[in-house]
Amino acid sequence: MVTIRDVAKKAGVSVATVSRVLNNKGYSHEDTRKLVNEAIKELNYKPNEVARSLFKKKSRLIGLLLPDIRNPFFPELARGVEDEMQEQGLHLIIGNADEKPKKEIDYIETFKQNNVIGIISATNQAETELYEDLSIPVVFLDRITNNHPSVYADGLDGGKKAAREIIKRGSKRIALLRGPIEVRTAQDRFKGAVDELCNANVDFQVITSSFSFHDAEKVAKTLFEKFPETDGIIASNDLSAAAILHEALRIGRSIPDDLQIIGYDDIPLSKLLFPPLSTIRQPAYDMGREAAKLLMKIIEKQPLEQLNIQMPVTFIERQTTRKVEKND
Amino acid sequence: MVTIRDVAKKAGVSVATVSRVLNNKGYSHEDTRKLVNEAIKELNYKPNEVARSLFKKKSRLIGLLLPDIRNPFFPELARGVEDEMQEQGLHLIIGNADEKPKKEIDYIETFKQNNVIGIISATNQAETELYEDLSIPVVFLDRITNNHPSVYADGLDGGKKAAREIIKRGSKRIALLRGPIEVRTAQDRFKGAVDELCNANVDFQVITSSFSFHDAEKVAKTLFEKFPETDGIIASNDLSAAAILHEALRIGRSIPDDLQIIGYDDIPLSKLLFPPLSTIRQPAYDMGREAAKLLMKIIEKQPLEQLNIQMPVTFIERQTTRKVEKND
DNA sequence: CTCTTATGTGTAACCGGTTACACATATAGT
DNA sequence: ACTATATGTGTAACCGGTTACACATAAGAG
Repeated sequence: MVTIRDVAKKAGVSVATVSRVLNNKGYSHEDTRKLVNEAIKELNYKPNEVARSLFKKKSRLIGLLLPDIRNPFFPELARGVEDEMQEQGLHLIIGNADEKPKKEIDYIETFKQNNVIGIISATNQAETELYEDLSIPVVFLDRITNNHPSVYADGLDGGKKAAREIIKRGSKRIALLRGPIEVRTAQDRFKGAVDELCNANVDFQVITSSFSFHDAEKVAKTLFEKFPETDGIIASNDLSAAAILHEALRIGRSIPDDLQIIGYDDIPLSKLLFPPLSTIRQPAYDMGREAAKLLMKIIEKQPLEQLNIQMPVTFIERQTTRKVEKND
Repeated sequence: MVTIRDVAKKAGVSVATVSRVLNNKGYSHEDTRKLVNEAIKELNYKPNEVARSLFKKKSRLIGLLLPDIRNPFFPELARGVEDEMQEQGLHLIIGNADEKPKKEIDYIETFKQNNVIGIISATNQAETELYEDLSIPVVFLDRITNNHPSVYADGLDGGKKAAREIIKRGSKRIALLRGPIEVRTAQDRFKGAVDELCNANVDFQVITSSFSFHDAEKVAKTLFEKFPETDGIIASNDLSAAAILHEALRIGRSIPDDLQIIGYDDIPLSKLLFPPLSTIRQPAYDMGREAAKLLMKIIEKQPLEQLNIQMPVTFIERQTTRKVEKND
């Protein structure tokens, strides 16, 4: 392994000089710089991040904690975070907590032990305790907290939009899927939808479910058994929506004529479903980027205009909802 | 930050003793161990991985490089790798190369600089050059190489199975999707399918496409325009299959009566499509675990029974293929 | 009772960077 | 000519672990 001392010897200078050239810090003579850079190139020297990190107590790594890497929404967040970080010369340790608190704790510890410079957490635990007395900056992503920096989409509005759009298109007996209670964003979209539904002349049912694949299928089955007269479904995310769409078609419901479905998230696969899924789009990629930017600001101790960044959601009209009737 | 010296002071011993107790190495007296462990607990001491890594030139991190985190096949691999590693007390740096060689190079560098103890690479570059003179053990995953350890599924057999099953079920004019040429596993399944198709009394078309979402949609459109008489499609992966299924339904083809489709991978969403997608299953999670095990063996310099582990693939019969006619 | 071996512990060097500080020289200001 | 300041470089301490080695004591062998 080539070390800074090898470079120093080759260039005929001290390690301090090499370090200064390397980091553009302090003074260094033009000629020396050239000498050092040549030596670096010739030896193909790459500084050891670990040594650097040990002294500075700061690595160039960011910890990103996801609740469930299988849900396509999260990889999309990750891409946003990663692209932004890459531009800053930083890299990601992605941890998958698999919705298990133990794994989350483990990863936070790993992050600390490896001197990550900041953490972005998208897990779905209600408590932020784990993060309370961390000396590392943390940004919560797709998660709402009062006293911590966070980036999330406007769940209240999302829920409202979903309800409004499905009502506007004529559903009268609506099933509203409620995501896990501990996930605040899920509750927001739920509340938003409830608000709208209450104000409208429609009946509705609430069904609680988790966000996982497995649960989605079960819920879909029971939904149609218990509430066969349902003519509109507001799903808690696209995964459940896919499962419901699947089950609805299986039992011969006609979509969207007989039953409308609105998803939530707009994962890449949603438009490949048939019929393509109408959904409330969360700008996952951009949320990732924003979270990364926010974290960078905190790390660099720049003043923050806002601690919490709320991103807009949009209704993506595809074909699990009917065309709205023109009445103008 | 609590350091080993703090612990030593509190326990009234030297740092060497603390280190020995910590790692169960060398001798240490029962009483001393108790003392040290108490001090550790009281101070809530966690060893600094970075310092450890600097001296040992080995971290407890594994680098996992994925070509495209959005393709659900890869997160599934990642889960397998992660679960196995977790049991070994190791952690993952997941890098998303986004199919870009530059990112791949970058990540390999990051992995090196952070003293990862091993690398698992699932990228789709043909050349293994980048990995040639790395001093770090590398295992290739979902990738076939001759002179490097690797774990992959039996593409040849997968292709054959797909062809055989679709032929058995009566398709006569088959479109065969060929994945990216540089991806060896894609070529294998392609070749396997070609083999079978040639031996059968059917016509077939070859169409080349990438593995990405975007491409999948385009290919689906052109496929039906150029070859409207197609009555069976062997897709290069489930993503393309989903896109094709979608397009087929859009233009009013009846699945599976009029047109059969077989996917490849069996990603979690495949069974949520409608009709649920018949596909060739690659045991992604298990592949991940095997790759992790193999890497561990190499790291621990255990003898390897085999350098390359080939995993079996299975045909998952769902409903984009017809029931096979009983003729017994 | 002495010699060997096993057990237990501390000192200090080391890993590969960074940086405070000392020192030397050049340049500018008065 | 004489400071004051800017520029350029080297020495060595430091980050927080690990471990080779020295040393001390206890136990076992003959």
